[in-house]
Amino acid sequence: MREIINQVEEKLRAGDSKLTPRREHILRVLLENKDKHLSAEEIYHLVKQRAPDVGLATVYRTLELFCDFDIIHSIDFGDGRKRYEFGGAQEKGHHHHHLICTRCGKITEVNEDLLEELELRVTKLYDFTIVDHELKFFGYCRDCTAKMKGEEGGLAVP
Amino acid sequence: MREIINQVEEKLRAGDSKLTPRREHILRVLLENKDKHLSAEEIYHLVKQRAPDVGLATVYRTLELFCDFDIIHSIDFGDGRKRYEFGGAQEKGHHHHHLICTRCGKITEVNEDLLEELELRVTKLYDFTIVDHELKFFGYCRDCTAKMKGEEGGLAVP
DNA sequence: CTATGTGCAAATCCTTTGCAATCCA
DNA sequence: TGGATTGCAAAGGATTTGCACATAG
Repeated sequence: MREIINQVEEKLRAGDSKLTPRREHILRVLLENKDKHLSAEEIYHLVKQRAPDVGLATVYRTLELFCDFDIIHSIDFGDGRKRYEFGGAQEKGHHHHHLICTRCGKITEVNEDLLEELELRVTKLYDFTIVDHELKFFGYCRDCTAKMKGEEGGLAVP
Repeated sequence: MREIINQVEEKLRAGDSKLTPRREHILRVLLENKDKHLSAEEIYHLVKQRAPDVGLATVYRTLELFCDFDIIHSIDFGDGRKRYEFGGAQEKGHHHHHLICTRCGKITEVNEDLLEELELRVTKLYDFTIVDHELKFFGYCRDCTAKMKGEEGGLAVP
């Protein structure tokens, strides 16, 4: 933890920015919730517990800063707000995918990539230089699949 | 074209909705711009050329309706607005991916799926019932890759 | 001292909603 | 006629911005 924070501090300093106390709080919240896919608002509330006078704008500005420095990256699960994950988009090997249950909203991470073949193909066929990718599966998680079996013969159409 | 419109009309009628003149205009714009990934606002302007008194709200409501009926589906390229493609999300075999150039914004479609293996794996390992997926590659298109080679030794960091 | 960071409130952008008018079966 | 559809304006929610103050090197 300490170590990661120091790395971030260095990274920021290299770009003429500082890891201020406010920003460190935000970073810590992100680090302590690596698995949570927090939104800006959620981060704001968590930070507020430690630094009650922080402003929402600062959270947004800091998140943007961290994204620019490739310290975090944002994902969009289609619910109208961005969510943030620690780890840069460009970092080699960080890739994982997301399973999004459209019934209960649960997000599960898939820690396999398996996209090399496809990437190779895209690179060749389209002359496209791939920097990052984002793969989301929409459907029903285990629990919801089970529950739905119990409700069989339900409603049709919208 | 005519045929597709009829199919849509039927689909809607089956769900107690109608293909009103307004909605047909919107549908036509979508059909005539299959490859364009239009936003609601863009659709609105195109429809306005034919039916000047259409309202933006109607466009939004119609798009939502079409999505509900799986006539179209929306995609999010991360630019803060939804975009719409003709064709339902659940339709078997419609799947294609998108290449998003983060320099010039160009969107290219990749008409290969190649995700079966991964889907199978996800289904088994996570007990997740996959209904749809969305895969986006971010990077640089051919033109931008070329242009960037000419600007070598450019600026670093943000 | 000067640049950077920050809180607050106002502004923006996309999208949704309330409501009265309109349309069509 | 009565429920569905629509336009307009207002509301909403997430994010950004302007500005004056605070802070740090």
